[in-house]
Amino acid sequence: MANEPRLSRKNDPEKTRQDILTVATEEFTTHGLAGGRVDAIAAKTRTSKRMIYYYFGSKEALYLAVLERAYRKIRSLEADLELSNMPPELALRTLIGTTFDHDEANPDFVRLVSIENIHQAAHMQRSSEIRELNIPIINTLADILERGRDDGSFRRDVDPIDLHMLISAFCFFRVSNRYTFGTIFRRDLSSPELYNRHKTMVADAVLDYLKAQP
Amino acid sequence: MANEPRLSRKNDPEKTRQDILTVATEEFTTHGLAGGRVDAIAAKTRTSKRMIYYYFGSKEALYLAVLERAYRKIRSLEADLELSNMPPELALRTLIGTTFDHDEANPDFVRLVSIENIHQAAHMQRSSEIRELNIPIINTLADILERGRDDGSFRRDVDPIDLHMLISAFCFFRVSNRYTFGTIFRRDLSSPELYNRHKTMVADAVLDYLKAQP
DNA sequence: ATATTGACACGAACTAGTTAGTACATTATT
DNA sequence: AATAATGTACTAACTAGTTCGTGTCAATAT
Repeated sequence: MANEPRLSRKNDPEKTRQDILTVATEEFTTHGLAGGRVDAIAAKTRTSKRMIYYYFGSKEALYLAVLERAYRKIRSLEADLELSNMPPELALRTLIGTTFDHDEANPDFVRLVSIENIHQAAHMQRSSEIRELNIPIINTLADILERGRDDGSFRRDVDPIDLHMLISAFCFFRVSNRYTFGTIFRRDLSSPELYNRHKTMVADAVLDYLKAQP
Repeated sequence: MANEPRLSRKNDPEKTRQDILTVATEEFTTHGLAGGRVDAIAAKTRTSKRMIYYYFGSKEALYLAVLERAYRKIRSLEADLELSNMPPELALRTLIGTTFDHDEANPDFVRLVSIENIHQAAHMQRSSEIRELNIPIINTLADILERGRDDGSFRRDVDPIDLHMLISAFCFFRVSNRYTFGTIFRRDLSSPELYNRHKTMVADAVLDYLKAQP
């Protein structure tokens, strides 16, 4: 597949679109929406600025396309973990580990979400695709919580969205605030040592909380 | 030295500086560094754009001044809680409540920190004032942890900076990600109901974690 | 087989509006 | 008088978006 023998294939719209989106993602995640330069994106692309406007219409629309693509990617990754067969405690530990690793592995996504929050989620709200995004993790959590209460392993009665927030907050913060936190406390938050310690810590903290006597 | 303001006082550099900083804080926290407009700041100030450059030299320097002022403010608030006389568990609950309320009450600070992280803490690193900022909360936490281990109320051995991160992450995330999280899960994260529930939740989760058998 | 056509894909150079920063003059304070 | 503080009006550079033109491909006509 390395060499396409056909010389004549030059137009490749889908590839061009994806190329623009990839470059734009990097530009926006490193400079923000206002700080990102369309000319800089054009220069790093195999194509031209004209094409950016041809395919996406405006800088904001391009940013939104970047955001939607990022959310589409996480949604596709989130499904199929087969947690419903596991005992509740193991299922939850697995889910927390997955969330932790997801944020760790996708700093671009974390940064885009941070940028969206600075803009008060204005673009996300205008996107029906993202707004109607139904995060399946909530149903999974609700199921785990219910089973855990039923079999007596969880004694606390917690709202699944609150629980998701408790988990997400730590995993997200570790990545989103890596630079300021690292600077102030002189810590490299991307070191393997801290990765392991923190991953264990969130899981333990959440499980201890759910198991404790209210 | 507290002088009564002179009648003929018209030049008031310090007031002008503070006025500019206040307006600039609002501009940068709502639009980011690149998105914030010097002209917009000048228009909302009692003074002119000329004065912004007279006092601060450049847009970036103004932004840094805003950031430094924000950090100076939190440092001054952080001290004197007189936690060392309280029993460890109560001391920690008080400290967590204070952190929680601080982030809740200072969304501007939270937003500035988010913005700094998008810029990879570049400005903070150039500021010796912020870089050398020694967050006293770590010593307080270390003291509480030691006392808690000594009197047997805490069974886990936790690094104070890790603990600070665990606490901060939740308190910060609630504010920093208010918009995207609120949009996706259709929740108003600034409602009094959630304020109470979440404040109790972090404290319980952290305490349960420290008290649990490792 | 080859020419024609039209919709799509693409590029270089340009434009209109914006934005950070400045020159120069003026007023206030000591 | 000397210096600090301030206002007006500007400019040089930048930046989002556009104009106008060329190249590609496949279907149809000749």
